[in-house]
Amino acid sequence: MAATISDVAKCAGVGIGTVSRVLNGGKSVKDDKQQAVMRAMRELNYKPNSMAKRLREQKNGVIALMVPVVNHPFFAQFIDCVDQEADKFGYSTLLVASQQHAERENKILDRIGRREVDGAIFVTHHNHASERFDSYPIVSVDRHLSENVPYITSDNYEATKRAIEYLIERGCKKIGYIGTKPLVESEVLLREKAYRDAMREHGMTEYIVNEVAVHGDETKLADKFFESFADLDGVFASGYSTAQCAYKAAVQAGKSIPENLQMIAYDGSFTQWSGLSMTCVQQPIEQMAKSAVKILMERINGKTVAARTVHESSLIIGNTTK
Amino acid sequence: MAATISDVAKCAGVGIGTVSRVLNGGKSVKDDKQQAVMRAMRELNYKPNSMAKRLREQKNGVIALMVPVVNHPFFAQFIDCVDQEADKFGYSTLLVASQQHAERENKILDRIGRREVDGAIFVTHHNHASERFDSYPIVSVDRHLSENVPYITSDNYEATKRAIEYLIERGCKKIGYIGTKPLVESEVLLREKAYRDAMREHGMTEYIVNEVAVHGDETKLADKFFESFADLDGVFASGYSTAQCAYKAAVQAGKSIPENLQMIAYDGSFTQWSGLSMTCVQQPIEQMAKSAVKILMERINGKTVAARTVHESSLIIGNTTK
DNA sequence: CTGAAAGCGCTTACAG
DNA sequence: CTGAAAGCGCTTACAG
Repeated sequence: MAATISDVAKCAGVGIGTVSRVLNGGKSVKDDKQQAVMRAMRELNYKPNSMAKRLREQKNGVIALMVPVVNHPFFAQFIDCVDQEADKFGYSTLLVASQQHAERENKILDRIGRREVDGAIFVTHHNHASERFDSYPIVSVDRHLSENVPYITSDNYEATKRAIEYLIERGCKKIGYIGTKPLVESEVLLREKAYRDAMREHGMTEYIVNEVAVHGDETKLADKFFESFADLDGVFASGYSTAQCAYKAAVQAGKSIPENLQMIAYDGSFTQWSGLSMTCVQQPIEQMAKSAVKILMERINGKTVAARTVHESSLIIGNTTK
Repeated sequence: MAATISDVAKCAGVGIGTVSRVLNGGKSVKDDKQQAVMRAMRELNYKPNSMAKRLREQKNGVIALMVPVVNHPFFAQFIDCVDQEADKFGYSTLLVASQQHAERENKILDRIGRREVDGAIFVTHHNHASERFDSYPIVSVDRHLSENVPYITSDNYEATKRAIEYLIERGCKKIGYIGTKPLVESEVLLREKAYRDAMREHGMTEYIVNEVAVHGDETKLADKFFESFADLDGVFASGYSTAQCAYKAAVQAGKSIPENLQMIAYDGSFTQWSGLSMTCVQQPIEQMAKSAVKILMERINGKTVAARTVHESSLIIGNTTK
């Protein structure tokens, strides 16, 4: 049986209040009592029970982080950053990988309701009734979930625009766009818009394959893309697996990159795990994670926060452009 | 202010015991009271407070999962599997990415001591005083941490042996071994031993570069490897980043793979994220995760468990062997 | 079947 | 400075 605070009090010959005071420091406790308590704690190998502390203080010191999946370059990196950042605030991270199941996403709302966690960061590709979020401290990534849920995102529109402009600078005349449409309204949709705008501004024709994502279908999409538009000299690929499939499909279709075909991928987080060194838009993952945690902390502490926070992506030049 | 169980009891005109009974089901409650309670719960939008429940039941329903880092193909996949498996047992996963810092690893032992989590799965590359583990429900991966800590691993020795034999079958006469030595005693060391044994058994010479891992140094190691042993026709690379660096270095050194040089990598989990399709030993990540969770659950429930559990790896044939 | 009470292990006013 | 007491919100014997 683990020692409790009253065991310590008894052993040290003081009241439990005094033990609590030395435990939490700062409070004034006479030196001799202090010593006695410390000795007793050591002797009994006392560890404060955080279940009791939490109930008393109505606070867990835990946030939930919900992602669709861990085994994905963007999310994996995001998780690392969030965990490190939360730790700085004295919070732990409860991980929930929904594996794209809406039920698992809903369960986490219950968890907040039951006070298992103090707040949550949501990265979701599902729709949820927005009222469900309203009473809880939640921060979202790339998605506007409800009026009351602040969100963090990157400059999808501007970054895509810059990437397309870069392709044009490098001599591309016929640029295609391949992507998988998110199932839900999301900032990611701005990427296609930026492409369209760029094409219009330069008087260039649009070549788009952008369909609703069914995980694993990217290969087929990519094949279709290069069949439909055989003579492209530039490609913008939105998203990591799309980019990878597009790259393979292009090579297989006999294109030589970057000589005949230049390619830029949005989300370069995967290049570190792969052998490829693609020219890509790199999302500011660490900054997004830091903002998400910081803003969540503010929400937990009842402050009002910015509804939308945008961080700037950067264009990394690899060897898939001239 | 959130409604509590006594608010519900009052509103429904019953005792709190009765509310608790309908809450937890199974118990016999007369139908009219049942209805009244349910109505009251809905009316007050009641959510049971899990802090109180946990304190009362002395159980969190949370396990900690400690890994060196999330953003790594093996760990990312392992995390996904553990999380899903824990969920089946009604447990949540508290993630702790130590980022290789011993202090963060120690903090988690404190957490268990303070009863923040009910148990933990440890994937660590640090040494810890083994007594520290003895009082807690802990399961380790690939490491023997203490007499009282069961561990899960894969058949490092046999799988490496099979891989080397395969290289020999495919005609390799001069096979090298490149790896990064773990900082601590670990099952991973068996890979080098298997290589050495295979070489001896076949009367072949050993060509080994296996140094202590400093993250990021793999590139230098790989260059050194191919400088020292220029005319190898087979390579066994232990570990994901080693394999990747070795592959790049080989290509850069003008080798054509698999024509002049065949290569097998231990830990094929990264091939999905990379464009490469390497011949590799694939660790049974999902099974390891399942066993880890299952055994941890048994330990939490006070059962005695096997000290060592081994799962079998498989050799995946890619295009880096003939 | 059901209500009143005890107790999980803390923290924090409240007296002294 | 310090001890005794109340209370955080539950669950579970215990009577009835």
